[in-house]
Amino acid sequence: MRELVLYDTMTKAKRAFVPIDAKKIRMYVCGPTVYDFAHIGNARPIIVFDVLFRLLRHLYGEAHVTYVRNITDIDDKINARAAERGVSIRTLTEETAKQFHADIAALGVLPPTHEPRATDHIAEMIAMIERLIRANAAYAAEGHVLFNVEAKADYGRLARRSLDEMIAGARVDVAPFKRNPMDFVLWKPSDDKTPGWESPWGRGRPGWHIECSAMGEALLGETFDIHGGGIDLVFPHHENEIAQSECAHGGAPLANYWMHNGFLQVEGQKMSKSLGNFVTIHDALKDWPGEVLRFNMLRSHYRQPIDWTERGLKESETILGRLEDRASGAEKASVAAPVLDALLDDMNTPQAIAELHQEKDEGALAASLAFLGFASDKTKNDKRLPAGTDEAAIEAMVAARFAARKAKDFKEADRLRAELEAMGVILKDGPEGTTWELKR
RNA sequence: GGCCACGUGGCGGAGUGGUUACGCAACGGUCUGCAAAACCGUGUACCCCGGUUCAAUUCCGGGCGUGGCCUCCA
Repeated sequence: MRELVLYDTMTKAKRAFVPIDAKKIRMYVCGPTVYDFAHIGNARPIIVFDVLFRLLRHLYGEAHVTYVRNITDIDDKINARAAERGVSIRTLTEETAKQFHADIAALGVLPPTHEPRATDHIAEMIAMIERLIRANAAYAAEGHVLFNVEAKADYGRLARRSLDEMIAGARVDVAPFKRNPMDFVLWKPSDDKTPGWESPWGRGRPGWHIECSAMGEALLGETFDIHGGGIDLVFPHHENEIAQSECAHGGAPLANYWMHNGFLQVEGQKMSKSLGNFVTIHDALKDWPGEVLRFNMLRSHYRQPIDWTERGLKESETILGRLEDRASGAEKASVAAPVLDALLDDMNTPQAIAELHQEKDEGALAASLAFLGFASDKTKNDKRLPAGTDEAAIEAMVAARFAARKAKDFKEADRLRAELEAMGVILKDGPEGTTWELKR
């Protein structure tokens, strides 16, 4: 078997994956901020890193891979939404997290090993901030605590930007208490109406980046193998995570491999609420089986941009349906070697899918589909029947037509077929009888 | 303005310094009471302009286009 090769954003190159400890593979992926329905763009890293999680478990054994994906449940967008709705942030985040879990489960995503919530780790964040102050990498000013980017000689390395460039490019007014314009907030004060926690710097709340540093350290240690997320997180979030963690850890690297998935557009345009093309996972699941959404996502390489289109989804449904048809009923064998090889090459899922088409052995095909997270043949007839019909009624009509056809009453048979077609049901006559499925 | 990605046949989408990607759709055929499905067959692409090379879609430079990011807050 070939070795696993991953593209590392830090070095901008594919590198052989060498684990720190093959018995303890550790991966951290930035999870959602839970204040509203997750959209289809949020689903991309969830699905992409789910494939990586499955691959790592396959290579190193299920017991030897730890996958942490956090839930951000303290954030100013959360505060604003909770205040708007007049509920506590806990109520809002619990509700949203629950919805998130339901959505991604439908996408065939395995639960991560740990799913820490920021508010459960405030103490660790405060402790880390204190360490940063002691290490002269952070300072308190006017109720805030700021990270001093000058404490990190290679700040900007991940994003490949120098401090000078960033300062020159800054478009926003700089808070007067900052020592360097690029200094970022570790802790900020909360007024009486804003959620807050007691700290050495008064009642306040954490900045955005510190939670991932604190939770990563708590669950995975100072240095772990893989850190992942969307490419939009490279700067500032991951850059700042690195700065915080490495300064708190005496320079030990935060992660050995940095992986970022590409962005997603909808029908050729950027997804935004104002354009009205904002697709939530929840809404997409009303129109398509979760497996089709997953397949559509994996038809593009994770680092490539992806254009999310109706046409593409239809095509995905057709392709996946055919693959699952071929695999259905087969005893699962082992994952096809070419499929695995494609995944080992920086998770080349389009190549893996191409290999699926070439796979002649149905057992290997079934196993490969399952390995990629397509666990069933539920894609078709996903119980999304037209309003006012039910499965029993359709079955009865199908049977009636079959009888008519057998009696060579083709006129009646065609009439029934036309009627079924009007309901969106397509018939398939085979030697064993007639099967049906829903057309789209 | 700065930094960074991407641009492949009707569509989706890998990959490669010189050989068929693959799939969807389309078209032709087999099969079928008629269909659908399935199966067989057909198609020859790499944004533009230079450069390097015996040879570039594939390496280098420039251009154009699309997208992402550019401290807290937005």
